[in-house]
Amino acid sequence: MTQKTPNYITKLRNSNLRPTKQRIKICEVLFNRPKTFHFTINNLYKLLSDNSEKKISLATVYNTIHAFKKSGYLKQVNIDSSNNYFDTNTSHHHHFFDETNNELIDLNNEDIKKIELKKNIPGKKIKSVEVLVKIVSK
Amino acid sequence: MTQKTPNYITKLRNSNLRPTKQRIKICEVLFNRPKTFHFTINNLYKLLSDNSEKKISLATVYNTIHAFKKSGYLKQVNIDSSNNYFDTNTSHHHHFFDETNNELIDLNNEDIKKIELKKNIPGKKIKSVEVLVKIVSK
DNA sequence: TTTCTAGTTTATAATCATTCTAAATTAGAA
DNA sequence: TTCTAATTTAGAATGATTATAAACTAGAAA
Ligand SMILES: [Mn+2]
Ligand SMILES: [Mn+2]
Ligand SMILES: [Zn+2]
Ligand SMILES: [Zn+2]
Repeated sequence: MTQKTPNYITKLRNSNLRPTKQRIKICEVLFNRPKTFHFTINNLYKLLSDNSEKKISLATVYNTIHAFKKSGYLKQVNIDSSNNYFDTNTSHHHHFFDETNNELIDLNNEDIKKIELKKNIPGKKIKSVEVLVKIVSK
Repeated sequence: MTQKTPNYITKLRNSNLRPTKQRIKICEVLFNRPKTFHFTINNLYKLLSDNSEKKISLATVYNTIHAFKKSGYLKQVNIDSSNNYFDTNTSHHHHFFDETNNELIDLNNEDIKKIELKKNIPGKKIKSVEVLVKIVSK
């Protein structure tokens, strides 16, 4: 939290995003962490409310998250119609989704044997392969 | 289309669902097919409108599809926030999603090597493992 | 430093899929 | 045929997301 802010300013500038107070605050909340962060817009909005005296509007949270996704700082992970997550881990990886507490857990490439498809669709190319493992408490 | 309807009546009765005109018509549209059918509520609603003189209300389509899912006649397949599908293939299988025409294609168990996880989460048990392969036209 | 403008934020409205509500209809047991 | 619970239905409500358009601001240029 000491000399992190300048990095975010550079990072934002590099993506043609003006380093506004709001975007820097959101960067701090999202990226100033030891590990991957999985969140919903609502999660983040509440976190920001707690974390700041001046509130950031919900519209700005949506705008910023979409801008960050577009710039490649976030991935989107759709679990089902009522659970839309974002992920600070932008490398190729898969997920556990714990239905007991609605928590996403990374399943990195080394945690899963390579997916091998024996079927291919003529005229089509593969854009992505994602595995979602749903879990619950025993 | 000749002596199919009685089967649906029995099928519905077996699940404690009264065989109403609407449910039978929906069964015919969904299950009277040579192969798996993937559809959205909207797809189905339009299909039913074309297929019948008397219209079935959207509320009934939702009610019926959820009842059929609950009874195990349908599976739900969530692609992303704007694409919610249902599937008449209720066996365990995976999917291609063709982003070019928003079409789901089955990827049966024999079309993919078994998914082997090297990571497990203590205290949790696996509910499901699903693979989604997104494709586009070359 | 001041001016200027495009980019950004914001409150609020609009959208859209889905669910809810409650009144009318219907299946089917009695 | 009667009766009741199940079902259907139109329309309202909800909730997440996106759009709108006015106010604000970053930062380039003067
Ligand atoms: Mn969300
Ligand atoms: Mn749908
Ligand atoms: Zn992740
Ligand atoms: Zn399928």
